[in-house]
Parts: sequence; structure tokens; C-alpha cells
Amino acid sequence: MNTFEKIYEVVKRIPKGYVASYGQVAALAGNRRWARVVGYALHANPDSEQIPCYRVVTKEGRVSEAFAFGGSNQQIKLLEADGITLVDGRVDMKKYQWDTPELYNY
DNA sequence: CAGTTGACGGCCC
DNA sequence: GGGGCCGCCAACT
Repeated sequence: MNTFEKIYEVVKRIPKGYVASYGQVAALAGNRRWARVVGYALHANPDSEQIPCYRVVTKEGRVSEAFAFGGSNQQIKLLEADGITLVDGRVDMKKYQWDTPELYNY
């Protein structure tokens, strides 16, 4: 399995109602230094239907402006549809960060 | 094959 | 708390 696929597998495990930071996804994918690679991988998102890349935000809870299919506006909308409240365009990481990834470590 | 790029993160002002 | 700088690693050209 290549690096991108590892990253996608992790993103797919993010539970509804939570978000994960790029660094967190990178760590779960195998290397915490892949934060930038995660961003790259999600930009190249091959399957937006199965990969909830909108649940991945920066450590500050900020969404990307170059969101693949509708801009950050669309991403915010999707997050709110998951029950996540955005304050000033940001997610409250303290509340919504995916803090139990081990429970989803199949 | 070598240099550049980027949906980032940490550290320092 | 916000802005800038540097390091990081795979993909791209």
C-alpha cells in the first residue's frame, strides 16, 4: 500500500461528528511528519464520495481554502451537517478533535 | 535525475 | 494571539 492509500484509509476512519488535524492523520497513517503529504494527498482526492476529507482540518481548526469540490464554504457546510459548530470559520478543536483514534484502529 | 511545490506543523518573535 | 520562518517528505515537472 502506498503512502496516499494509507492516508486515505485513516481519513475514512474519522467518525462522524469529529475532525482530525492533518498532523494527526499523518501520525495515524504511520509518520507524523507527513502532515504536508496528507494535504497533498487530500488535494489529489481520488474519491470524494468515500473519503470525507472535509473532516480534516489544520491544528487550529481552520479549513482549507482550496477545498476540492466547492471551496471552504462547502466544507464548512458539510461539517455543520455532521453536527460540528464552526466559530468564525473554525472548528473548536477542544470539543471536536478525534481524540480516540485507537478505538478505530481495526 | 534534481529542483520545486504544497489542503502542514512547530518554533520564535 | 497572530504573523513569519524553517523543516519535513512524497509527488510533480
